[in-house]
Amino acid sequence: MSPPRAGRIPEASVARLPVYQRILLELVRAGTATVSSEQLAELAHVNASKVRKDLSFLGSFGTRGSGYDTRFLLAHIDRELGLDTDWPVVIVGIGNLGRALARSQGFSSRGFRVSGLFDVSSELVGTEVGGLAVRHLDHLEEAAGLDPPSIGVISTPPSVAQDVADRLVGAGVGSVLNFAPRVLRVPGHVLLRHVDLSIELQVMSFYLSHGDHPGSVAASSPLPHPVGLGAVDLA
Amino acid sequence: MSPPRAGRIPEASVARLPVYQRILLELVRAGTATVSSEQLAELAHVNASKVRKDLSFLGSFGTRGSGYDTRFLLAHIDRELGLDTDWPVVIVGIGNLGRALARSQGFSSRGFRVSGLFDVSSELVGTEVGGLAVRHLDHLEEAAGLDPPSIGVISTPPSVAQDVADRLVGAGVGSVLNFAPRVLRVPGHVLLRHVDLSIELQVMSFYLSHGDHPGSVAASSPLPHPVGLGAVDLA
DNA sequence: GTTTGTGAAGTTATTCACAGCG
DNA sequence: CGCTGTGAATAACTTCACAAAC
Repeated sequence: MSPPRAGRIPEASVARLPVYQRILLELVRAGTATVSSEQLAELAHVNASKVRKDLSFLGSFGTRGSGYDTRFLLAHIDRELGLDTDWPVVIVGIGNLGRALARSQGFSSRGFRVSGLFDVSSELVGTEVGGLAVRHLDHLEEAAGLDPPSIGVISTPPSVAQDVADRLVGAGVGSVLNFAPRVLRVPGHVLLRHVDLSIELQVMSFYLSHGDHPGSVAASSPLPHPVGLGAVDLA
Repeated sequence: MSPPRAGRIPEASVARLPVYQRILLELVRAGTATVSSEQLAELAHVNASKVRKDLSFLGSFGTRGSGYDTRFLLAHIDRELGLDTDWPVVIVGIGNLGRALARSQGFSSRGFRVSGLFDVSSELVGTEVGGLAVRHLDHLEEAAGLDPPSIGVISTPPSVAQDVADRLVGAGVGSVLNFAPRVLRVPGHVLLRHVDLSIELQVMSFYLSHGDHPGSVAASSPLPHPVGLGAVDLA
């Protein structure tokens, strides 16, 4: 049911795969046929051995002497990340952030089919965002029955985030991605991840305060265990 | 000029400080006077030794036998993170994400003073978002002269993100936080970090595909070196 | 000649386990 | 006793360096 090599891939590597994926997508679009680990490393702001090691976990897809076939490698990464699988995503909370996510290429252009948008505001319910109608949260369970979502995204105000999480779990969602600045609890079998839009800002603040920053980089959300928490207050 | 212990704190720890900060803020608000490493660990989805080790880098702020004084610890973390310092932030790109960030408690409630909002759309310029007028990007340099921003946030479409980064750097910004799905280049002295709103989704997809997820957690943007890339397409 | 793939070495981070303080 | 703070042990991750493949 799943691609070649399984959960043997180190978590740190898994977190970088989306980075390579994005870069390869850009390269393929630009018509670049092959890329070396050196080039890829420069674009990803990591070092070349790391790239090679990461990619080697997926198998041997490079050609010694010339590098990696961009299209071929991209296809394998997509497969490994499960981006060739249909993962219906529902978004609850259609404020500014919810709308940004709903419309985002990052979501829709990557196998993530946004299958439902929910809110409780009567001003929003019935409107369209990114070609999809916003429905009242009370229709969540019904909608989930017809088209069971794999992932529930929470972009509500923090005060209602836990309630929404409970309802998502109740509706059968197996994974929850929380953007609300609130610590959430879900049953053990549910995969919960939490993205905090202001953590990077705070980390920046730390390095600004201490003068000594660790070699500027393109940063984002890696680690699965040691992680952040909510932070942005969305509408 | 800077707090007690300097850049000696491991990067992984620094990335967790904002997590503790948020939890402590909630605890203080809730009137909880003390907290043990065990409790803090549970709330942060990490283990207790890690909490103790992380906090020990800041000094000895706990009381054996009873735990940590929430208010006291919070104050120290704030100081360590530089949250008691004025860091003027300008946001370029006032689409859905830009608006979410501009209005976010996460930004404004934490010492980050949003000092300017910029866009190029004539429909947006002149409007108010979160009590601040949106100005045309052409006024960036002028505004930066009057109130020099410490941090520039990019929430534009990817196509113009590099240009915006160049202008921010030109205007004297020392740190850039990029939310656009594009790899950016900045001069070596500028601290650049990149947040990708869809990386978590892709990591989730990986673990969904491979069945075997690594103990659900609250996730966010830790590592400084190994990092992510752009992803969400905002308006 | 170039660039991958990978053991081995080195580094950083996590967890253990317990002495020491309140 | 309870809970912190920390050295020592373990585990994870990164980087080196080079043989093998093209």
